[in-house]
Amino acid sequence: MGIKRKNKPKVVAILGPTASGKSDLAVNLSKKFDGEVISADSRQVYKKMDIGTGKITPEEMQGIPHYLLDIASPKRKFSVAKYKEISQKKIEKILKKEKLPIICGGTGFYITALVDGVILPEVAPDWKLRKSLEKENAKNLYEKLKKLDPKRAKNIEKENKRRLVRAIEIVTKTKKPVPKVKKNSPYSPLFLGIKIKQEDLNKKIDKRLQERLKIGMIEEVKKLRDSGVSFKRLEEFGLEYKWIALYLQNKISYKEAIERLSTDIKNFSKRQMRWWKQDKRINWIKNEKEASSLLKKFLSK
RNA sequence: GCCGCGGUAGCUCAGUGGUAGAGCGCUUCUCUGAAAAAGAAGAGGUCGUCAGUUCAAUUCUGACUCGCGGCA
Repeated sequence: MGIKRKNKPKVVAILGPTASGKSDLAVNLSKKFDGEVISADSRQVYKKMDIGTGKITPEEMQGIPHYLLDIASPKRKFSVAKYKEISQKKIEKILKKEKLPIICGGTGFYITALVDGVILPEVAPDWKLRKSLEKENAKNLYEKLKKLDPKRAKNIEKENKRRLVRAIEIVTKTKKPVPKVKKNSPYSPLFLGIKIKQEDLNKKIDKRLQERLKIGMIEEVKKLRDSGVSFKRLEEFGLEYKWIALYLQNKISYKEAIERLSTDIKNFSKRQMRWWKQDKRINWIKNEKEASSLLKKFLSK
């Protein structure tokens, strides 16, 4: 474009599937390169959801500051927009201290929204409106959207009620069609992706699941329920929270819960990888050494 | 040994005289304030084996075989 612009601040993004060792890598790189960690995990933002989300413990942080953990109540709904807003502010602070922001987490959408500066329509969720819209079937919602915003209707998934509802919500609130997705990244990012053979990852997942059960994962879900988080809400969190909630309600056996949970986590890990599959910017690394040398080069540029 | 029930997709099972479906799993894909969410597409079967009836059998009949339950 020929516009002269200032250098964008450098940030690092560590991504990869669950159980791949992202948190450890983030801490170690932080120690080496004077960084601070911004978590990018849609479940670790919630308080009291520790074991099931694999949240890093204070000891494991080894004195490295971590942000975007424990910032929301599990009773309330968090969102990408909130994530983006808060995490951007934290990054500003870290940069002011002349430290390196290291974004690390398993929620691809969050990382993309933050690092690529995805501009989302400024329409907060209207839960009343959503609830009433959700009563209608997908076909009706689609027809409705078609009338309101034919362009958006053209490339939306006809069967996806959640998306249809959101699109209608945006149009009715702004009285304008749904804007095209725009990105405006304020950063210059280095993407480090951890890739592990699915077979090996599956073993790790099962091992970790057993470990979590041992240290009180069931108890954690029970406590959440006792503190007023509904079973419905717990089921919506997915994975650990969903399957254990179903077990606690006696809807399924313990054995079934663990089996289904195991395959669900493995599926989830595949989905996480799929998010980044087409992204050519990602440096897929095998170990910390590779990560270190890439980062060193990146910072010296 | 006898009686009964069953053998259909990787698993659990529907189903029909004109060569088959579901759920789950598996593979692939989408992603505009719920993203561990929400949604889409696809690949899998010589319907236990052999024979009979029939224009036609996975479906009816018989034998065999394997599994489960009961009686001896």
